[in-house]
Amino acid sequence: MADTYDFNSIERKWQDYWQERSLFHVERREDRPKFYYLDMYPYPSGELHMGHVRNYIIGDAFARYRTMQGFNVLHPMGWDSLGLPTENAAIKYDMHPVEWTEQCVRNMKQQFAKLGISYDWSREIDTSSPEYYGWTQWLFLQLYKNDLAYRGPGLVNWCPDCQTVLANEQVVSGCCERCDATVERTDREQWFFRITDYAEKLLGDLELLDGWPERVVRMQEHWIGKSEGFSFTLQVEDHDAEMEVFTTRIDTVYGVTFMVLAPEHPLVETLTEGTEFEEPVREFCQRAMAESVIERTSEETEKHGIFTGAYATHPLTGERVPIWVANYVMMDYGTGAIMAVPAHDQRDFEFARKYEIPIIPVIQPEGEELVGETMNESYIGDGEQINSGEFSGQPNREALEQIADHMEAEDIGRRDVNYRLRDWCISRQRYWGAPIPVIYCEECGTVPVPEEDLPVELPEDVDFSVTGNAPLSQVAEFMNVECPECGGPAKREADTMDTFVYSAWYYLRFPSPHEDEAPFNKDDVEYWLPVDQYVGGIEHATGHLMYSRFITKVLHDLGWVSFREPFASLFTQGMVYKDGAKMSKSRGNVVSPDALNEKYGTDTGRLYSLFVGPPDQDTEWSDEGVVGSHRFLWRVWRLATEHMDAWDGQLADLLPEDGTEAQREMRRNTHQTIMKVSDDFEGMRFNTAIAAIMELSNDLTDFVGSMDADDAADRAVFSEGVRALVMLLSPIAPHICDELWARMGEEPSLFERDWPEADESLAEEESITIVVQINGKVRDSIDVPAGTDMDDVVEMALGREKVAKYVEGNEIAKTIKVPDKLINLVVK
RNA sequence: GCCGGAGUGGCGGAACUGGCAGACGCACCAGACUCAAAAUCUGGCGGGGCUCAACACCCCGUGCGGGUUCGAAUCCCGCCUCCGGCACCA
Repeated sequence: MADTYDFNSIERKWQDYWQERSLFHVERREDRPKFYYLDMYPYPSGELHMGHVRNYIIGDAFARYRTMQGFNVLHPMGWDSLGLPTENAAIKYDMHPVEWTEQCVRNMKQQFAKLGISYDWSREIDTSSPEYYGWTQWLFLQLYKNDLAYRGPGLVNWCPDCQTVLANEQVVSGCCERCDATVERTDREQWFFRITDYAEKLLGDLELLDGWPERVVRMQEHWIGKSEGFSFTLQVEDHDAEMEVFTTRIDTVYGVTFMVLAPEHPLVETLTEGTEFEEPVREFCQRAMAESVIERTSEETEKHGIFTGAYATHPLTGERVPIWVANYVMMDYGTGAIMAVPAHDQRDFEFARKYEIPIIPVIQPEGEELVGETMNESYIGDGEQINSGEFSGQPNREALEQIADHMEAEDIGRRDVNYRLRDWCISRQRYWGAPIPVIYCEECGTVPVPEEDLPVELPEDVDFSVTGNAPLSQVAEFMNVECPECGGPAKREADTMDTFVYSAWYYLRFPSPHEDEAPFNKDDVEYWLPVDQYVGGIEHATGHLMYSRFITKVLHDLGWVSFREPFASLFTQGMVYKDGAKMSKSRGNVVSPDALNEKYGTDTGRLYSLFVGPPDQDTEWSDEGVVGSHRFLWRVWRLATEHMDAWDGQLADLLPEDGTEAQREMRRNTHQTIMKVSDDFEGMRFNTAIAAIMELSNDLTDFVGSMDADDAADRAVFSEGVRALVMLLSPIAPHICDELWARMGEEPSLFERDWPEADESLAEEESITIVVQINGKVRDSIDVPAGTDMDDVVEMALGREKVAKYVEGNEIAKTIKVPDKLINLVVK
């Protein structure tokens, strides 16, 4: 009687074995190709559930596969422990973030160990350690010195609950992505990274990213939001002022009947000051600005505005154009001011109708005659240019170019490009972050902290309960310093950096995590980077992934790295649902890996997580399905242990040269499965790889049922299949496979063995089933030796009763022959 | 509105560039083993028709309506529904 599958002790045993032998530790080596596999690192949280864990299982299966294939695989893990998410969690559980982080990291490491994940822990990174964030401060200084970091006023997103500003990327449908509070817009001095300087490179280099999912590329493209058009300046009548506008439709410039400023626009005050319009306009603006971001940007929101009393001069016609303020113009896109062409823009149209402003069509659609007074909606299509002076009478697209040429020649404006992307606001008025390494001196102004004084350490004893002001500003010992330049009294910057700054370069730290002379060792980075496969959630499409690309490009331009893109290939895993909702602690539908381990072992959880569906698609977790995966491991266990064979010498010597039909078929299945599984692993199609492994297991069960236990050839054929099965399954369920491997008398660990190679000649089919169709409907099938001439197959088919039935009395109009697949007889 | 993705049995999902739809697994049904149950093993399992029944055979079937093709889950056109992203973007 075979032993039982005691998964708990087996898993403990092999985890110890791997750890004792430091199996997962990697170093640079030139004799193998490198492969850098990176999972997005987590921030410390109380409990991992299977929804999170699936990501790491995908990564582990793939990293193990690549290792067995002979790659030198870097597979590291770290903690995104510094920043708002951690601080909020710590506050919630009434702990200091240091304590919270320590506790979570301890827990999570243990969970990873129990899952059997092959991380090289000698490379562990903790962003809240001064060694790490000191180099993040160094990074800040590099950007500062190169004019890519600046402090300036800006309309920023303010979360009233988190009491801090948020980057645009952290605002989701007008709400804080972390706490869901409605975000407010305020004017505050903040630190920014000039990511907009890199808009063009970030956009252009998207085409280098073949290994990225289409939708992520599209999302970034849209986020950058390039639009090409024309910018020009108008003089304001009776004021020493001018206003600049941007348009994509300069061909409609003769149709301008009013101008609009955003309520926040600084010109609003200038134009109305001391006039009868001052009071009502100010009142209007205050009301408009009080509207939340959501109300303000919804298309349903009624457009409203007010006349400022001022006029601009049309640059081409010289006509007086009234200047309005309206809620539908946004300060943070373009110049915060627009030229309004009601005849050819729906928003302007609605506004003009409401306030009885003239509508002048300047583009005539073919076969129609637009009249401003009777139009029901704006016309945004192409047509013939009219009412446009010398440019009338030609197609508007041509007129557009000519008007642009003309205005450029007259020095009224220029062809211009506008981006939706905003500079990256990186300062936070919160405690748990890296202090921005800047000192304010009364004499010298803003002084960067000298590099040799880094890190600027975050003091631990700080009251960080939510206040709205940077908690560090309360800590005198921290704030008061000598100016590094003049030695006079000075104060530190009290704001800290955003979480996303640390994660924008962590992948560069893993190759040399203990480097203390530089942020990273250049040679190590050149060896390992770019990341060959990066895996994480789609929610980082426009945040973290954009920031990381930006930082890499900056470091490239400053000569620190040779590559322009950090992640060659990106894989976005799907989310796990249970009972119809996304698995999450707050919904109470989580499946804990610990409970699963206890009951079925981690190999079962790993197997099921990969079998449940394609890893890049969302999926529904089923507790019954887990049982099925567990049963399969039991079947494999019995199959291998009940017919255990240890070999003296080489298995290959015992395999039959030719063998019986059953033997040939078994070997064919074995080798076909190796091919199929290898191919599926390559595309991370673990679900179909597992299905193929299950089929091989079923085939082996059939084979062993009719095999002659005394026949050496039969036993060898069977053993070949079982050995292949165990090897193919090992990246997915490594513990049981190492145990079976060792029991078969082979040398563990499979992690160090070579991935099996298929013998293609053995995998080849001997006989093939040809489908016979009549008029495209399947009527029969014929087994023939592989490679049979299709004309012969047609002959055979015509001789068959089933086929003759349909052909008889009809004419065969056409015969379609697909070699080794099918024939289709078209009869009339 | 724009950009992605998806829609296939009771369920999760297969079907690589058009070629036997439903692999693999779950659930379910029947049988074997058992005093019994669990576990395990064997078989069945899209819908309908024909048939005493089985084998066989026939028809229908991949969100809906068209089309291309000898042949469509797959390609094209027009819709519907769901999910994700962006959105008064000038």
